[in-house]
Amino acid sequence: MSEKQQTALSPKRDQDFPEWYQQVVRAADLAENSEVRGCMVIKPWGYALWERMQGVLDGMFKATGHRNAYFPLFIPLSYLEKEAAHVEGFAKECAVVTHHRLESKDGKLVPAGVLSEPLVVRPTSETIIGAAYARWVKSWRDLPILLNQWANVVRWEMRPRVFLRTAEFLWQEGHTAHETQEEAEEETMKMLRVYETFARDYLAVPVLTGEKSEGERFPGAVKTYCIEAMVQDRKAIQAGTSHFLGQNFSKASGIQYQSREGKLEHAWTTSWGVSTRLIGTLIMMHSDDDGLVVPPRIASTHVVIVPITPKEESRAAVLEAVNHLASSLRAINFHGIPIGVELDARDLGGGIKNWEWIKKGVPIRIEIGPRDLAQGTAAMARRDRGPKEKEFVPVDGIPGTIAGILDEIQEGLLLRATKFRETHTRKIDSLEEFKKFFTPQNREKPEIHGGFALAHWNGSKEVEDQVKDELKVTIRCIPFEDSPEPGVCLFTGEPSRQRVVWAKSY
RNA sequence: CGGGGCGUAGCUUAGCUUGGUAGAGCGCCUGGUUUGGGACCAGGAGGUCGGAGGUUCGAAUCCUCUCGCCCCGACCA
Repeated sequence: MSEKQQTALSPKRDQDFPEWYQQVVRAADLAENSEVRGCMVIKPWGYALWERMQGVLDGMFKATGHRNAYFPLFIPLSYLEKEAAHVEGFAKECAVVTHHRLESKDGKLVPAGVLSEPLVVRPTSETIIGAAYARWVKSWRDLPILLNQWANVVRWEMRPRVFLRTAEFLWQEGHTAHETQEEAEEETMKMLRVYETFARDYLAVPVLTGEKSEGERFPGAVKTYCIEAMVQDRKAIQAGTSHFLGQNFSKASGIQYQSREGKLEHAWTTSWGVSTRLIGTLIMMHSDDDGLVVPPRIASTHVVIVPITPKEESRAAVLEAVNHLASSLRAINFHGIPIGVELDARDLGGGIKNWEWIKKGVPIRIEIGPRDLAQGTAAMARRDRGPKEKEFVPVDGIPGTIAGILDEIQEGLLLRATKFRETHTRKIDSLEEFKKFFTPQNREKPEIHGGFALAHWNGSKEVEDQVKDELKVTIRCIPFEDSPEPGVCLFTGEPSRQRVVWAKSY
């Protein structure tokens, strides 16, 4: 190669963000588009991220009193029809199973055996879980029901993008039923807080929390709350949602109980979920022009050790040293799990291996070679620093300092992400400025622009729709405010209770 | 589903306008020299040019149909 690349990836983030995103996914070997339209193959390195997310979230769900269960993948068509707004919201993106057999015809297999009632591949499970709850609930003593399901769902999206929007994706969906409205609302908020905490403390993703506007509400919900993040192209991404469903679904499904007073009442339900979209969020939040950056607390591999063995005579000694270091690191606990150590003894050049691990986003890379052996040192490099910055440290000291360094990287990522969001969040009080904020200089090939605009709004869906049409900007959330600042709507001049968050979004 | 673009080796692609039976770079394999930051030399494997049909002595190239992908809209976690 005549000229070394400055960065591992091309294009860089600021040149072509969507393409850069694809490149990160590919360079880190996270996933690939499958032969099935809109569906992805999640490869081991990507799935490891999901497994960690599952592990942590599952623990948090259990700690808040939830248990796991599993419901059918297929939902009878008639179930979906039960809740009017729900049908409306999902009808256009359903995969439908209409046959149950294949027959050979002219050497080709053709569907046969028409089902008496078509089955919808679940786009979400409110209706089928609601039907189960209706069977299970008789008395107020049967409540609350606090269940979660880890599953896949299918939504036949028009324009898929790996991890961000795929026809099939993995998620968890919590479904709870309660005796009172207050209790259900409390549950909705509690799980929103779980998501917020998880995003911040594990993914190093700072999120805004708030309520969705009517236009962005989950089909069939009374209220939808969300965690909303700003990724590096300054667009918003909904990273998780928690819905207060009121009695809409319990009425549709017939979840009724006899109350303490002996009266027949409908239960109050909630649902909440996060999906593999979190992986996409993570990628767009932290990765750089050299590839993925995995926050230590969500990493399964925290450290990669690369033995440098230029001479045959010192190879055995180097390998022994790296093995020893690996096992002493694996014995250390980092926020509840053993430190994950990858030992890369493949017969490849050190540079190639290093770049590979950089692209995969491993937080810490350690090299040990013959010279280190003599001096009792190791070369340590961090993923949150430049690819060539390495520090020689005493090998014996590594086990004692590693957790601290991982924590430091984690904090640094969160801090950087938070600052980025703050830099690109603005209070806007004139329509002119609002439009300018969301209009790229270059119409042909829009540069990264905009961000979060905090602006007043009269609360009407019409205004929101109009802004969406004109600028592709929507209300991401109506933030929770202790002391909301009243003002006048930017678009109509009408009174506004508080500022809301506007942005372009994924 | 509307508008635009594109399908050639694992990836990026040249060739197509003017038909003559496919070439490169990267990656991969083997051997050697290397190895403390994306190595070098030599050799090698890999393509029924998305698919079907047509025109022609002859099609990656021209025509028809079809499938798929990408971008822009509408829809969305």
